[in-house]
Amino acid sequence: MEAQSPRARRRGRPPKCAEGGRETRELLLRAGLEALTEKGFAATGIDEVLRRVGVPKGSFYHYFESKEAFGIELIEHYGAYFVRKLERHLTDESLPPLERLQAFIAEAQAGMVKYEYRRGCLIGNLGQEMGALPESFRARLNGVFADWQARVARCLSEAQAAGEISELANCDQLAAFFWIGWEGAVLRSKLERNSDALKIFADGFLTGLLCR
Amino acid sequence: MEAQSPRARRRGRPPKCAEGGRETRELLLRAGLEALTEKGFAATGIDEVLRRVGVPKGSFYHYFESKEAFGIELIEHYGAYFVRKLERHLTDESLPPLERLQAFIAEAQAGMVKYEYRRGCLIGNLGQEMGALPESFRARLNGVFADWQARVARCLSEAQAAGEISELANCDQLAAFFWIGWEGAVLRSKLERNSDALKIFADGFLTGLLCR
DNA sequence: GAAGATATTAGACCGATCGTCTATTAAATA
DNA sequence: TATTTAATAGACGATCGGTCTAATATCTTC
Repeated sequence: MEAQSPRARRRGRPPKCAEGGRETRELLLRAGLEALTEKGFAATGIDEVLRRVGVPKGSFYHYFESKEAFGIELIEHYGAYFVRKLERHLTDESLPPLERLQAFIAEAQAGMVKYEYRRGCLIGNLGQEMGALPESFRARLNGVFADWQARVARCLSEAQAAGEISELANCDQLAAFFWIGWEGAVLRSKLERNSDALKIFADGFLTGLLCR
Repeated sequence: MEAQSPRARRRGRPPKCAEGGRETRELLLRAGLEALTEKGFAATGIDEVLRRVGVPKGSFYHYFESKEAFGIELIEHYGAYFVRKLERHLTDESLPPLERLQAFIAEAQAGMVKYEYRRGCLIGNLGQEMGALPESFRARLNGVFADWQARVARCLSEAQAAGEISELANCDQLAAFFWIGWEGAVLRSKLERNSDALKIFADGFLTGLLCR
């Protein structure tokens, strides 16, 4: 007895290598991301995040000023992570522009399947919760959407230049349309626990692109 | 002193007419709807709902078995309320089918404006929160979507019969597409506090309808 | 119209959560 | 080695959410 978990019962700064490489701060962000994409901000407690990682509470407020600050950082973190994923596809010169977008959609779909439709989009989740969130979140969330949208718009412009879609199409508007609908599709997909909504939206969007 | 609020300090069943006509239960549902469309389920406390109506806590558990039961009832309540709104437009024989849908969209948009984009769609809100909600909610939420979707599909079929949209269109799929995207638009609209997303989605959807 | 039965309210209660604070100890520094 | 700094441990108070028990007005019935 007295054993407890390996970390328990021992206060103070831990041995350097005990962390196994990954920093505690990173672990907290990762666990927070998982929790928030599943359950949102309000429904996720700090304690729960800490428990997942096996870190005691005291540490949290060493790394983050407050839950709000933690949330803000998660938004940036996730936004940037998603931009990388997006750009990896959208700038893939080996494919024609429209197929790049399709490749991104396919990966995003696979991501939903991977977590059995339990996790959604952090930005969408928090947007829905906005009514109960610190106002400081609003601008960041909008900023992330604006960024994502601009990148899709650029890709659509390239599709236009390549003659894949009509000269008449308004790429900015179409990109906005894409993200509006995609977030809706993620939401439904999470609710129904299948890919139907993702497929229906992706199909409909691409069909709509071609006949303008 | 000793005055307090008119209701305070007096336990037991209150005088009959004190209610002013509206039943307490109705008031709770109404206030709950407001709160949940703004902030979601998890972020809304019973206390807060009660405070809005000026009813003490004890009453709540007389009318509802639990917060969960309250939520379920709100879903039904809201689902039915929305079906009435939807049907009022979709069965309006004085307009051609497609314009009926547009009329519904216009009213829904006006609703968002009316509450300054603070309130969203209860069903969408709860869907997003599903990860933190009682499983019992899932089936109900899906049921409501299925209902709404079937009604829009019927309207689209009528549009098809009237020659407003192509014979080739798959009305069920289009109706699904509509609700997927509309929920996304409401979310964005709430986040950005303007109608841009609603307009972009509605325009894009209708344009897409016509060129199939 | 008195005596239960029922509907409805008042608010105590317990547990969870948030953010803070102090104590403790490993590492870095000089 | 002595001192400072980084990081963790976990108790604590305040608040709040959800549930439950007690109290009381009205209804019912004879």
